[in-house]
Amino acid sequence: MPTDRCQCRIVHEQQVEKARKGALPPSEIDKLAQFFKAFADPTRLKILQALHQEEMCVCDLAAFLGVSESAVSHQLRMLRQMALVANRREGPVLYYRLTDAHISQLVLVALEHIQE
Amino acid sequence: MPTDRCQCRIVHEQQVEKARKGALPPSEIDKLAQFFKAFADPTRLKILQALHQEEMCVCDLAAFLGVSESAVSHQLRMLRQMALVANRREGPVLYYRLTDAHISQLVLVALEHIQE
DNA sequence: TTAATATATGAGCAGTTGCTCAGATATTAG
DNA sequence: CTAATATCTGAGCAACTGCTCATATATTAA
Repeated sequence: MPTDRCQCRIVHEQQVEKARKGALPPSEIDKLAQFFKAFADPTRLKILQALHQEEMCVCDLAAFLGVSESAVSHQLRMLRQMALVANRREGPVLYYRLTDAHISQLVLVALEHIQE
Repeated sequence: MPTDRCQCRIVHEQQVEKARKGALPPSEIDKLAQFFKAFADPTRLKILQALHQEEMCVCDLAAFLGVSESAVSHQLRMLRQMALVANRREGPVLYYRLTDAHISQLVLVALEHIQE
């Protein structure tokens, strides 16, 4: 048993119970955390913000971000797996876009918050 | 020079330029990423969601989450530093609350998204 | 077919993160 | 004062992350 585990006799049961009742199911929490993780990195955030304006190829994104194409590609894979971006092939070039325009709504809400 | 750096001659200058113009300043991007990071962990997400309903002490949060008080305290420190939560002392007990009720708006927007 | 381009991918590594443990601090009771 | 409770904090560690490098795949041109 951990030494720092709560030993108070009054663990306000009502409040804990209320929190339990209002809690989201664990699977939803994990999905949400995963979702937010996509926005929790400067590189990915820049990618998402750039794609909000216009579709771009890997090459252009790399130039825009000033990082290697490999790095961009790895991040795009993650964003693809989370279904936040999709691509379209034109010859050898893959153009990426946001799958959902209202993804950027989230960025806007957050932006409002930090600018207060 | 990295071996995987873009060697295409046509780095669509217009699109890159457009992305550059529309980009948020780096400091804003970093702040945003930092902000999203607070939501990108299941434990913190549960804390934020619980506090949205009602203020709680560290002890109760630990009981609710099923983790050590130390772990909760560490996370609360981070959330405090990001000004997402604040506390109120009542004797030896610290009650934590969200600093801004519309923090949970962000969670709701995200929730809508993942449930589509 | 071969060569060139554009992108993807796996391994590996340094930096970060979220926890535990041990101990420190703050408040209250006696 | 001492003891007990509630919380905080630093160190350390395993797991995770975001990158680089080397290589693989896909498409097109010759």
